[in-house]
Amino acid sequence: MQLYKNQTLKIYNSLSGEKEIFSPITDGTIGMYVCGPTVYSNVHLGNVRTFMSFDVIYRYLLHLDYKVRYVRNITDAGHLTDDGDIENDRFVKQSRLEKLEPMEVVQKYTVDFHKVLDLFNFLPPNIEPTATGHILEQIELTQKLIDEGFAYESNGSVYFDVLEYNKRGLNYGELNNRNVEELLANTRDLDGQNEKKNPQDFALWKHATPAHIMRWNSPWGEGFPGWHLECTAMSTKYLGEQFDIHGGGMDLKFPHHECEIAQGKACNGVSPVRHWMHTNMLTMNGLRMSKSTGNYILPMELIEGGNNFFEKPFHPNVVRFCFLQAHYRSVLDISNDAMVASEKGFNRLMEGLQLLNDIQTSSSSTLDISSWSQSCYDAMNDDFNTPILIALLFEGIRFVNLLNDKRESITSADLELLKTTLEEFTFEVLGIRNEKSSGNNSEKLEGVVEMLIEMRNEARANKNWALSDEIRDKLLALGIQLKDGKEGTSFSV
RNA sequence: GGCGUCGUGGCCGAGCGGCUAGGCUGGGCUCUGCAAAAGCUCCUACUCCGGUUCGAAUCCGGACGAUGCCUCCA
Repeated sequence: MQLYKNQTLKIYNSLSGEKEIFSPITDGTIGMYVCGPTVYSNVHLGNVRTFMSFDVIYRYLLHLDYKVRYVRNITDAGHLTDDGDIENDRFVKQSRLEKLEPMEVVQKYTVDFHKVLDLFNFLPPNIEPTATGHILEQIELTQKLIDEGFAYESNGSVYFDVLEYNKRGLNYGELNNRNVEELLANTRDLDGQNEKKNPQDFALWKHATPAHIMRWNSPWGEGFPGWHLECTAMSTKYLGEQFDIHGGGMDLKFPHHECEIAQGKACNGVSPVRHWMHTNMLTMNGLRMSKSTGNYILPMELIEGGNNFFEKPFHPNVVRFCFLQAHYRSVLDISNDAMVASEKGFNRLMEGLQLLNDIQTSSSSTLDISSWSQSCYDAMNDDFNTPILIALLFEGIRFVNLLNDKRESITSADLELLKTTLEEFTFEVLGIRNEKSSGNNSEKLEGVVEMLIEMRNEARANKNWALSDEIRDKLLALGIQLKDGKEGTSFSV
C-alpha cells in the first residue's frame, strides 16, 4: 500500500462498526458515491450538513493527492411517500400543488440545490447523474435480478425477493443488524403489500396507474423505477461493481442502503461498497427540524436573516465553520448562541490568518511547527476529525499572535510551514471561502482606512483625543475595527 | 415492540482507562491617553446507582432522559 503524503487514514465503517485503515481498491484512486437530494422541494439545512461533511472528506482526499471520482446523484423520479395509493409520488404530488409539470418541479429544485451549495462553497462532484437519465440501466438491472431468481413480477410491478436472497446465505440486514424473521414479525399491514410475497420485499419497478404522469415503458408495462435501484444503477455504472466509499445520512441506512447492498450482491456477487459512511443529524434548539412542528429553517433563511430563530443573518462561511466544529458522526445542535459563538471564533481565525503576512523571521524557532503541522494531519487522518483540526488551527493562531507580539521567534522555513498548513487546512480542506482574494474593492478600502489611520495618529500625537476617538468610533460603527499595537495601527473589517 | 446512538462546565462541542481539547461567555493582570485588539491567567465538567480496576467521563450491568431507524426524510 502506497501512503499518500505519508499519511495513514482511518475511516469509521458503518458496516463493521469500527475505524478501519483506509486502503483503496486501486492504489491512488478512490471511487466515492454519496446519495444526493430528492429534488421535490428546497434543500433542507440538515441536507447541507451531510453534503458538507462529504465535501470536506472529498477535499481532504484530494489534498492527500488521491485521484477521486466523486459521484452524487439527483433523485428526480421514483421516490414514494406512503400516504395513500393515489398520489404517492413526491414529484407528481408537488407538481400538482405548484401547478407545474413534474419535470419543472425537478428543474426548479435542482437549481435551488446548486445555488445553495454554491453559496456554501461546495466542490462539485465529478458526476451528478439523475435517476431519469438512467431508466434503461435500471430496467436492465431489474431484468437481471428476475433472471437470477432474486426478483419477481406482480401486477406490472417488480419486487426484490428478500427471503430468496437470504435463502442463498446473502444475509439481508447485515448493515443494520436486523434479521428477516424479526422484520417479518414486526411489519404492519400497508397498502399494496398484497402484491408482494413478503412485506419486506422492496420495489425495483412500480406499475404506473393512469393518474401517474411520470412513466416509462418497460418489459412489465408502463411504470417507474424504485428508489433503491437508482443508486445501484448509477454507482455500478460510474464506479464499478465494487467501490471504495459510499456515504449518506444516517436515516438512509435502513432500508435504502441495506437494499443497495442486497441489489449489488444479488446482481454482481460482490458487496458493492468497502466503506460505508453515515453522517448524523442536525437539530435546532435541541429539537429535530421538521416542517410540521415549525422547528424548521431553510438554508437561505439562515444566511439572509429575518427569521424567528436567529437574531441576525450569518455568512455561509460562518455556517460552514459552525457545522465543522462538530464531528460528522455526532448530532449537532444549532441555536442563536451557538451561531454567534461560531461567528466570533471564525473572525478570530480570519484575523490571525491576516496577521501571518506581517510576521518577522529570525535565525531560530522557539516553536515546534512541524509537530504541530503533523497533528493537523493526525486529526484528519482519524476519521476526519474536523473539531480537533479546528482546535489545532486555533493553536496555530495563538502562535501567530505570540510571534506578532515578538514573544516567540520563528525561522523562515517554519513560518512557511505554519502559513501553508494554516491556509491549506482552512481554505482547501475545510472549504472556507477565501474572501480576501476575491474582493476587488478591498484595495481602495484599504487605502481609505490607512489614510484615516494616519490622520488619527496625527491627532493622537497632538493629544487631540476627541478627534482620534471620533475616527475610531465612527469606523467601528461602520464595522471596521482599529487595533493599536506596538508596531502601529492595523484594522480588520 | 424490534435494531441503534447519545447524555461532558453558563453555551456549542472534542476526548473514550491515568497526564483532565478548542471556541464563545464571565473574572483578573500586561499593554494603552482611555479603549479595543492581542498576550498571560482564573472559573475545572463529565445524568444517576452499582460493579471491574492501583486508577473510569472513558470498560461492564441497571435506572432515568434525549434521539435516529423500523413508514417519506440527509
